[in-house]
Amino acid sequence: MQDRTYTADAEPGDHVTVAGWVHEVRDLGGIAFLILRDSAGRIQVKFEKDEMDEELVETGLGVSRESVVSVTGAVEEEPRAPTGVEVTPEGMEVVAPADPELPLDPSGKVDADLSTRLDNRTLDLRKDEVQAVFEVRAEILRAARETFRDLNCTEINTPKIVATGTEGGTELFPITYFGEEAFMNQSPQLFKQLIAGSNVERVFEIGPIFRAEEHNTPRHLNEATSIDFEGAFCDESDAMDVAEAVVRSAYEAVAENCTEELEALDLADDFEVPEEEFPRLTYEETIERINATGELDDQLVWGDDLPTEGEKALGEDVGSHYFITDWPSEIKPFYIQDHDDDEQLSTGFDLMHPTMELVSGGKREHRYEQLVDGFEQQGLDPEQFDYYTKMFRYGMPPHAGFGLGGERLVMTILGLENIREAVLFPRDRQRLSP
RNA sequence: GCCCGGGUGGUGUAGUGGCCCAUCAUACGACCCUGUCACGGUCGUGACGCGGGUUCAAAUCCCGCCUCGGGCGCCA
Repeated sequence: MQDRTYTADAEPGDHVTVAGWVHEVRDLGGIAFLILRDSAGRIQVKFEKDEMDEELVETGLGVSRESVVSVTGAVEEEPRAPTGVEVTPEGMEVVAPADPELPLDPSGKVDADLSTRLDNRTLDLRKDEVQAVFEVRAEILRAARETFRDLNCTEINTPKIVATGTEGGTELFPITYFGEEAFMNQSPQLFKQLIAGSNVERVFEIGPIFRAEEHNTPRHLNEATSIDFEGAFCDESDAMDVAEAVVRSAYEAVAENCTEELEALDLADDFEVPEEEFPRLTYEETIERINATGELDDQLVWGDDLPTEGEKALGEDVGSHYFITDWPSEIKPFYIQDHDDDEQLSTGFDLMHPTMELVSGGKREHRYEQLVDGFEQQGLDPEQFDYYTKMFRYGMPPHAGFGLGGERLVMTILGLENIREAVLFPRDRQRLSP
């Protein structure tokens, strides 16, 4: 349709063909208005019954909402029209009619449950505020890529069908691979390390991860997008700097390039880019501060993982993004290195949004002997991970990195209440289609 | 995995044993209306997730199933 004009580009004096969806028909009697919507916006088409071809009027007023139509006519300046211009049609074609009864209302007059919306995503995305989420998501991913590239990282893609998991076999989706047992990968962790250990040195990946946990919360998905970084000759502090830069650049990009989307989402007035540097709290300080809030029934002691309630209480207390560093070694995975001067303390860190965990990272164990010991301590068979561990015998530099939850980033930036809203076709405990 | 709460026209809801052959909005159908912009007006169509039970009487209470949402654990 090379002769098609976007609604936003129709100027007074033009003679155009506009094509899109019928948003609404308002029939006032002698005069009627059809609002046509496309990806660029909306335009009003005017039908005057006494002055126009009868068949044309019949087509215009007989069409159902959300049908796809193309309208050819003159664009005129019209202050009474919503956008200041109006099309007087000479011809109209119903390209694809829509059933009159819609499974949800794209004009937004009546709410729909999230599950109804997800079952009918195509119609749901016809709403400005829904489309805005995915425009913002695209911008966030673009900003992340650009930041990584500025930091001299190479984008990589690692396999999603794997022979072994990252941390064991409990939370993986099993599949059959030509008669052999295989799994959907839960993280690019091991692969990105192998590449950071080549002289590519600094890598990032934005790709899917799969987790078979049967959780049912507004912040978990079984298929999610992980934004991963791994850098040779980096320590945990360098990795934290990179994580902070990526998150900050996402906020900045949204503030700069998503003005319309923020308006559609009603966030334009109070959208803020984090200004202060993200504070870095040690695990020990963290549990002390959580205990001090008095929100928890039972006080946390050294070695406890942080309960959701504690994360939220601390988030309110801190009031911004923050890091938690120096976790007890025992609650971090085997590939995280311990501090040289205290083997009870790991170099692992989390980056927290006030409402939830966004990033998990750390300095990796690059010393072969310690790595193999770590496998054994976690009850894993190092032989199964031979493809991974053997590369640590051929010159593996110290390195560090992190994984950032892509949907959680989108969700926290936009204040979405459910992570499923940040994915077009979410996979969760009970949803496998569409 | 453990725990809690829901399922009522196409969509979103009201309803807590008889006032319910079920409320309201929107959508849909018909008619009226020449400047709407959530257009307005009149009339109309349309629903109690499935199966069993309790009761004179069930949308409402009980049991099972299906299904949706949430809390925790765990995590990104």
